[in-house]
Amino acid sequence: MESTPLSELLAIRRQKLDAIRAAGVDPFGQRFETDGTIAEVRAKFAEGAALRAAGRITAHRDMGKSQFLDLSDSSGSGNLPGRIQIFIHAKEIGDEAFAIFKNLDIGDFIGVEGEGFITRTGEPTIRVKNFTVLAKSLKPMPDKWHGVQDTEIKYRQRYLDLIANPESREVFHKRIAIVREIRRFLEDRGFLEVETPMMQAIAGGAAAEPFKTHHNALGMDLYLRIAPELYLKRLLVGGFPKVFELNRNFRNEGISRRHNPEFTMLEAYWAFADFEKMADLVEELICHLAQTICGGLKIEHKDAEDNVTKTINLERPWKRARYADLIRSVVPDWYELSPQIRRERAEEMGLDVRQCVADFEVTQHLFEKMIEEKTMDPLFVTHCPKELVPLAKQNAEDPSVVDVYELVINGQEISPGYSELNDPIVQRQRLEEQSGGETQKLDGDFLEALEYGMPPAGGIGIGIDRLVMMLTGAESIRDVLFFPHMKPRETA
RNA sequence: GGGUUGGUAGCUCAAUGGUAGAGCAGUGCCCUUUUAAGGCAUUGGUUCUGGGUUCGAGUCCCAGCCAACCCA
Repeated sequence: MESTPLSELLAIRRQKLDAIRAAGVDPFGQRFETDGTIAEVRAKFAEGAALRAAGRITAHRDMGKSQFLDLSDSSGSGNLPGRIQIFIHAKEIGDEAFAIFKNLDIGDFIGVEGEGFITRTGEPTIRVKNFTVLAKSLKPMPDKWHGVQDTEIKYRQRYLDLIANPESREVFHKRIAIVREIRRFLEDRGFLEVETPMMQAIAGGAAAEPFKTHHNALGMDLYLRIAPELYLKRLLVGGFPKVFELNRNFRNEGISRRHNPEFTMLEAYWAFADFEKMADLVEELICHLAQTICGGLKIEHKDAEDNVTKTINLERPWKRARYADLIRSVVPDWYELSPQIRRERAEEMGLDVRQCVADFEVTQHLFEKMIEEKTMDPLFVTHCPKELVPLAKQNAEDPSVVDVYELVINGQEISPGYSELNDPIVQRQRLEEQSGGETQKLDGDFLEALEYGMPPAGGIGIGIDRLVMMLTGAESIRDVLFFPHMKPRETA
């Protein structure tokens, strides 16, 4: 159903499509055997070698009888780009094929077979003997030099961003490598990857607004999980000593530079360990990722002009400091002040604490603004107030704090780690306090599981999106998600 | 939710309230080793949408949509 006439550019591409069909060639081809991805073809490249490659035409340099084109895919890395030059000449492919070739455009997928040679300018090139049309592109590609600049197009039509912007491809290749390397790291240490429910009758394990859905056959509402924690702990009860889950969580809250409604979280639990052992594990893991994927422990973030805007130093050992000591480093007598005076002092420092109801929230706001946001290099904040963390063990000497760390890097909370609370009676009390009497939010099945005995354990979470931001220098979570959430738009 | 900025050709961007332009892409011609190829010529516009002010609006005003950033 096309009521409006196609623009001239689209009409010309349709005409070429028809011309290819009229010549008896299917413009949307079939299986094509290649010598691998284009990076792999480049690795095999030798003068005189027979080569087969397939990819998208990304550049065309028309020299009259000699035609040079670039064939690309996203396989490139380092000194083996996902791009190879091909040379097409009527004498090599014949007049009939050359007439088909005239109907190709930048953006089309083709397969070629030919022979390797080096041009006068030293470029490895395939001298094409035969080519096959694999997919005609009916829409023009983005600007070859500037790529896609429009953030809306980058996010809504990520494929165009990936085609046109190598720096975006690089970020996503790093993300893929980070996730793969995390799995390998944990599996090497005996952790088992498990899958637990994403649809839960009670959305527990964190304090966040869940997405609601409905199961028709059961006639009941369900929630998309905000955390897998309570199910992973059931596995500790079930006797699995080392488990992890690396998958999506969903939170029905604001969208920002640092928040997407669905985000990827790693949670890992280690029976008989504690939060300090987990901190060591996380420190080792993140340094391993930086060294294997980012080339070292100094991570540079750059702006659009390639100027270094900040440097994050991951050199070990990472600093560890108690929450209360950090607060005292900002306001030495903070803990001697009354709640009312604390509010006043916070406001004097330019903080807006109107949203903070309880006293501990005022302190937490001070922490976030004056410490967390200013911390670039890794800092384990330990012994946080117990009100902030209802699922962790209270400290033996000071029951007002819990045996936890919050790892802050790049001004953001990257990873929490706990000595997990395994006393079912205390756990019930703490959850009841947190729910403020809304007992329907209590996960009774989880509490029952604890009553059968959960081993003391260390647990961690790592926000994978924020970790990738830190390691790749992305300033927005949207730059590390293939398809960040966007409001729907009328489509053509 | 509040504030700021932006939305112009397929893409990247211009345009004191006074005839909507450039580069790339496209089209045509020239060129047998180019690589942001080059040269000559040329096509292409509901200026996000809807109102308003004005002799005249891409530009000013109002409302809306979408996006980015900041704040909560």
